[in-house]
Amino acid sequence: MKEPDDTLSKALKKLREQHVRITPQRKLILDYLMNHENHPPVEEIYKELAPQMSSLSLATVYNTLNLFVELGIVIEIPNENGGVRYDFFGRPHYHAICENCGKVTDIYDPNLPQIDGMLQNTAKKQSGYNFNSCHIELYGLCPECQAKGVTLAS
Amino acid sequence: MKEPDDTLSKALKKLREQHVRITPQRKLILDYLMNHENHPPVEEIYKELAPQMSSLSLATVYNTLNLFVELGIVIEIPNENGGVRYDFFGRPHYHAICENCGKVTDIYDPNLPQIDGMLQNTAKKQSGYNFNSCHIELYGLCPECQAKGVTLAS
DNA sequence: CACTTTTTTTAGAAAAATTCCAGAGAACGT
DNA sequence: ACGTTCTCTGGAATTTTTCTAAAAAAAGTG
Repeated sequence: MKEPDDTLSKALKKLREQHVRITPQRKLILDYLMNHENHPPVEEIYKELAPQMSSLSLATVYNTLNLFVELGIVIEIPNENGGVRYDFFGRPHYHAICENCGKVTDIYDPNLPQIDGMLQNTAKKQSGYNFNSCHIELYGLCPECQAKGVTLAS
Repeated sequence: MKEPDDTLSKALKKLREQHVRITPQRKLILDYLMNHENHPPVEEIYKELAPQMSSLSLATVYNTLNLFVELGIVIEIPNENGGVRYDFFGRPHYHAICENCGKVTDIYDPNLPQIDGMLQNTAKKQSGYNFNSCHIELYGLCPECQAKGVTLAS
């Protein structure tokens, strides 16, 4: 599912608005995240992009991802083994995560805004927080692992 | 909010059912997690418990936490800086996380089972996964940080 | 209760992940 | 185009997590 052509420019505009400089490295990483549904970990992003920009430093990938997360352009998804995967968060969605193979699948739910509202409402009453984003992960078995006959401990 | 006295024995029973051996180390860590609302990271658990059991090894804390997560007794909460915090998951709840100070507050919502059902329903139709648990995190500013006048980039 | 088997713990070493740093380079407003 | 300011690089340093082999300790057996 390739993102529409203007998704990148929209994201870049957001960067400019925040007075964040647009560098080739940032563009490259953003573009990669936008056009891959694989929810890659840091190391994979680095390995994929290093050939395209031979000077790219691993430290830059870390810096850039942390920056994008702070800006809310990208979110982190917890990984089966404590690691972190990265996900371009253009449209709100949540995640189905396979507890066996670790695959992450995006779920686009028309009811999400409403559910989000209910959650924030209760949480605000109970805790006094002011919210601005919501992450949801559902854990289970993907169809492929089900077919393999995998079952889980719990 | 101290957990009722039998919460520990219930959890221990669950361990036995899974044929997981009950060791003093596991009891200690479980007890600590149950009776602290601070959602501690690994290092903090180790530092707190080391004085109580001088032989306790950091590796054991890692092993034990990973075990508890696999068994579904404990869940991981993503931390502001990529780290992980641990949370005893006795009763289903979700989390309000402060983007400024990193505090994690538990939210007990009577509608959670219903919301959970809606999410799983849509997600199952769209992805074919079979689910068995659901994690929700709301990100925002806690009352204290609001009072301090903190505002966020995004 | 003593014995056996199997699992767990320990401690330190090893590996992996992430951050730090100082100098070189590049973006952007003027 | 210039100068200021922010960013990138590469390697070292730090932090986090896992691994390993030997010792200790659970649970099962009769």
